[in-house]
Amino acid sequence: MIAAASTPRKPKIPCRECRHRSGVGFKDLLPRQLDFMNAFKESHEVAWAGEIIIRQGQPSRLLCTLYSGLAVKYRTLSTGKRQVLTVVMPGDLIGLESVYTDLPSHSIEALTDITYCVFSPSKWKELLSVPDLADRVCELQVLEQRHIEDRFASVAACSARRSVAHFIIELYDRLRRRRLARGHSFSLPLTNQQFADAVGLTTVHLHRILRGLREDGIFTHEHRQLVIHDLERLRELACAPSPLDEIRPLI
Amino acid sequence: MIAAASTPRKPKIPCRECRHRSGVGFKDLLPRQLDFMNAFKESHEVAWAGEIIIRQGQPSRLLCTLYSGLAVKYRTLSTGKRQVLTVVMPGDLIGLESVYTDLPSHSIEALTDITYCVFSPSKWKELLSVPDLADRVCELQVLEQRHIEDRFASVAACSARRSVAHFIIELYDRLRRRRLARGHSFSLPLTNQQFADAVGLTTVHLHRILRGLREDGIFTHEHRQLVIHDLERLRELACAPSPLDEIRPLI
DNA sequence: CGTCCCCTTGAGCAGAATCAAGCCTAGTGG
DNA sequence: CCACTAGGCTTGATTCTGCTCAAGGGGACG
Repeated sequence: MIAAASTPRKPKIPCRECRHRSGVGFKDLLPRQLDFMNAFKESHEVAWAGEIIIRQGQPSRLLCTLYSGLAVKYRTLSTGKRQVLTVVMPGDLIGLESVYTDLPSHSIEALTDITYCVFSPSKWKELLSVPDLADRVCELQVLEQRHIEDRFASVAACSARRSVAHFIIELYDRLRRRRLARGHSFSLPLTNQQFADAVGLTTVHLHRILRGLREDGIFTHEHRQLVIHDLERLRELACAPSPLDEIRPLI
Repeated sequence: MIAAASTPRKPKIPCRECRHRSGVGFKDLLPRQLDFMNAFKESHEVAWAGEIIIRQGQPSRLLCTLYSGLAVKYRTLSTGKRQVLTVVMPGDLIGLESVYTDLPSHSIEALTDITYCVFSPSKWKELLSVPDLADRVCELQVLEQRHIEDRFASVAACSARRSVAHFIIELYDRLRRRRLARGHSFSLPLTNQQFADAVGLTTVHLHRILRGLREDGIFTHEHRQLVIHDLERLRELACAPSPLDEIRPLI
């Protein structure tokens, strides 16, 4: 991981770099929609692992789609505790809030080096006037909403072991759909602290839960790699049914 | 409360009954938008307290806006546990999921007798093509999203006492904005079981938390009425800052 | 080589769940 | 009109899950 402090020069990436991807789990766009999307795009940016691209409570106009890498979306409570709301993956829309409010309710921090496709918030209303594009946005938000409801239910109503299992299977399913998992393993560059903040546990207790799951041969998490050893038991442990999360629309 | 079993005849309510409300915390619609909304409307329905208008996992095409009364939106996990996701209030959109998927991921149960304004899911795409209406939908979803993220963070990262406080203050703020609170009290027709399912506790423990809050003179919940005795301390206890939840758009 | 950060482990404690029983109220039927 | 019943509220006793505190270990970086 490159420390943000060292700040190597960031490469200028031409905007056409950011293509709409076919065959990686996203709905295709019609030519007309693609044209508009390209006009709507402003630039393609890079952030290094550890950088915070949106800060909770600090004015931001950033509206973008993550193109590569992983990030976390989290909230800091007035008690000082953090809650990771979700792990942001390529294709996820970031900062839609900024179209409607000035102060973001959460922060976004890059987990790995990331690239993202920046849009103009002021053109958002134009985008919504393109046939079918508004519909895609709406569908995206419905899926997003269901996703966080899933997480909420799992953390609030299940044991620590179960909600950890749910968190992992949910990451696995989302990554696999984007062709970002190799077999039954994937890269998960979370510290134990971030992991714990995602499932509402302390690092100490999380560590014990993870050890238990490792000893039971369900999965292991070492060197930022997560390897699932017994997918069936993992799925059974996670209270949610296998999510048939459809092909996502991409903005 | 009238038992659903006795099934008194439901009154036929003319569709014009359902007007868009000014001055009760909703954004006004332009005449053109109002015209479309009226065309989009199909009927105005009634459900008695206890009725379930959407069942998780059972095909539903219901898309509506709650007009009067209260409902709960909840999910049943495969372990048998329930998680109340939110309390649905007048002006909230229900069943947008049905436009994009066949099987609802949650159930909606009426807490009181309710009336709701039914829309045609098949006309949804037309609605999104009306200038500004798509924008309103989008804003509504952004607010909705932030709301559940709030609840998630509060339940996952705070003590039981704190998340109960958060739940109450959040209900209070939302109801007050809709002019549904009288001074510092409001009607909250939840059983202890439903209340517990909302904050992820057992009824036994919730009861002890509520007793503590009552003895500390913060609020009381009796006869389906919630009375806040010390708003300042309640707000301070709930970890979230006073939510400056804007005026909501209404669909 | 030292420092810092994160992971790991143990011991003890507290918050929340479970189990079990009594009570109160509203609705039901004789 | 009153006894009966069921569901939900209240409470106590006990168990266990998860938190706090504290200390040791290991790797990356300066």
